[in-house]
Amino acid sequence: MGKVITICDIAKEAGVSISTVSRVLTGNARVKDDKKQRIQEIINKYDFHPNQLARGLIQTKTMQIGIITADVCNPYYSAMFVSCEKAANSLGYTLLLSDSFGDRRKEFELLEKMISQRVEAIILIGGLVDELVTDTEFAEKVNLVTNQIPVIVTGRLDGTNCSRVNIDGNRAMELVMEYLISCRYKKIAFAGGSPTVKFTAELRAAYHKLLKSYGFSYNPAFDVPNEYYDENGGYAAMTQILKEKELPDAVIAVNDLTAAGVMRAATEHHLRIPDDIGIISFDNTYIAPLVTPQLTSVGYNYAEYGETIVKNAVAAISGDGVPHETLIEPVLAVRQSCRVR
Amino acid sequence: MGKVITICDIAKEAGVSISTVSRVLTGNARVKDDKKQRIQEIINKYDFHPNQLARGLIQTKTMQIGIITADVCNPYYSAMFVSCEKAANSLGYTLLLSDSFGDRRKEFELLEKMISQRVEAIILIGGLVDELVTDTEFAEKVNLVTNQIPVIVTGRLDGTNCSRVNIDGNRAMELVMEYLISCRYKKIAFAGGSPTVKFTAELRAAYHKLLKSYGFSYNPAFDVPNEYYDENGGYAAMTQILKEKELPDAVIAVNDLTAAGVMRAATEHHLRIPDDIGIISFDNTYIAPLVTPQLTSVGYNYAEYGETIVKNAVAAISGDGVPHETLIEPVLAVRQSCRVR
DNA sequence: TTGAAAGCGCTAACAC
DNA sequence: GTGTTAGCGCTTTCAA
Repeated sequence: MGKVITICDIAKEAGVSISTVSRVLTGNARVKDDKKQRIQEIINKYDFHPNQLARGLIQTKTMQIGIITADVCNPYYSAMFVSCEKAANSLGYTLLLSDSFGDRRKEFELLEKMISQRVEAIILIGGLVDELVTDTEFAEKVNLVTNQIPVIVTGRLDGTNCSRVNIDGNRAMELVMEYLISCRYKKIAFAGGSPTVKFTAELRAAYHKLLKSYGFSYNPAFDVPNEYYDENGGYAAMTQILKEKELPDAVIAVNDLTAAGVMRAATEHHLRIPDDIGIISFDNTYIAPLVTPQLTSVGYNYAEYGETIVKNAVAAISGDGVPHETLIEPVLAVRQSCRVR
Repeated sequence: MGKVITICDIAKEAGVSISTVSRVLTGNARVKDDKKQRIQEIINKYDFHPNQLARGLIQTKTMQIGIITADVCNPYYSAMFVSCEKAANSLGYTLLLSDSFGDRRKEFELLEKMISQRVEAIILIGGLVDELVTDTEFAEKVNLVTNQIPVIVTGRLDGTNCSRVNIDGNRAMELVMEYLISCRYKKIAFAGGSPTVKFTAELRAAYHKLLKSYGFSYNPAFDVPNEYYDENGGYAAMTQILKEKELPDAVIAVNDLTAAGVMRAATEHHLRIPDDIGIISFDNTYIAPLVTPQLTSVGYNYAEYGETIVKNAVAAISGDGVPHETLIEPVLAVRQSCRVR
């Protein structure tokens, strides 16, 4: 590899001091035009870009925000990351992404690593923040972090004062139930999701509440959790439901991947979707239109979601007040997995 | 935000010099046990982590590798990113991800940004490196970069001496054709993909060659490119094919997303998969088992793929020789979208 | 408008 | 084993 050039090399070649070069780099002070131009030419010639490490060291402004997700392979997380990335970029920030892969230890480590990399804020999406019962050790760790930089979370994190941005789970379930009922479904099951996950628990609670308020009886056999939020989890949950003598006429899946598994199990059981059974789910990721029939799903405005998170992060960096919790409105995307009303 | 503590604060509180603290931080020299312990306690108490910017500034070892992909929302890219991330982490490196979103300008900018962030190598996956005809301006830019740090690419980049890691496209198409023929398919179409993309061009060339070698005639109406590698692209390509009087009995889709679109078009045309028409595709991403029927697809060992890329990057960082091009063996994943042989 | 110099937080010689 | 000191590459006073 060739020698890495520095501001000194540029200064030497231009016959000026490094401060002058620095001035044209930052644009923070006036430099005589001819000098400026000469310097700029040399900069271009070498394709020189100032060392951000050195800059960050002085300014304590790295313009980097860390983001920790569970697994970007999951379409929900990749959608979240990309929307945050776009929002961050438009504000001049760069995102530093790491996956925790559901590894508790790794979440702790990543926090430390990001702190030492001097990101200016950390965004936590998925993982320990999703837990219904906060991991107190993790909350303590996060408190240590918030001592230095702001932390924005989705989910919750009791015992910390992180700013939170969340989906209105109650409203999401309302949209689902309203829609199913308008399609004349009467025996509505709920498949997948872990009772230890806050958002899922919120959905389940709303499911129970709405069932009651619509005058339907609650059938525990139609309410099947599953810890895996993927196709297999959905398949397993639905297989369980299909053992019943009396089957539901609609299934709410905890997310799109789960719905895909539910659909497979239903199809293998020779149920036609949506005539024999309606399927609906949450997240409206890009896989919803991929399955057959295309999946009706309650989603969110991801662009707005990411933007809100990043805006809160940047506001917190600037020391501005940030809402303790912001709720994102869910939106129903109607496709073909429920019968026409 | 509370004051960010430094090695000086730790040294002061421990009543030692900063070098002693540095020594326990790095572990590069012996420190008397009792002192070491006292220092460690203070470090823990404040949850202190040394500023990596300062470290990187001295050592020119940031332990960061940049990776530029087209769009992590795409399952192929997210799979690649995650496998690279795992490989990098296990070697002590952190990955710095940015998406170019198919924006040429952005690719140039990201290169510069990563250089200035002092990543030790850059991995390019998707985007301009995928072009059949290399963007010479981009190649020049990359040459400027390789002057400073190694660049590893998938695809190609003529006019540079970047190390390349690629899938053996010819072999991938061989696997597909062999399999289709073993399933007694005779009229084989190829749907989707842009002629300007190197890997796609490679697949198409192999498709033509193999058609001939199997004694099939080439029907241009069965060979329909589409610039969008998504469901819509597949749907459009298949719709085109379905206008013919004589239909194919099998369709090779350029990737899984395209296959999903092909499947939808086929189903809407009342063709049963796999009895009336077999579908097969490339990449074997996690969406292949999601669609109905589950998609037979030629994939790659992503773990190996990412590992090879990262290993080459790290070897190049260390100044070791790195193979100019490494080919990854494709693997057929048989599911239900082709009839049983 | 410019240059000299201090210093961001840390590591690594170099002395002791 | 430990402290002192010189930088890493840059920005930013402070003088001139």
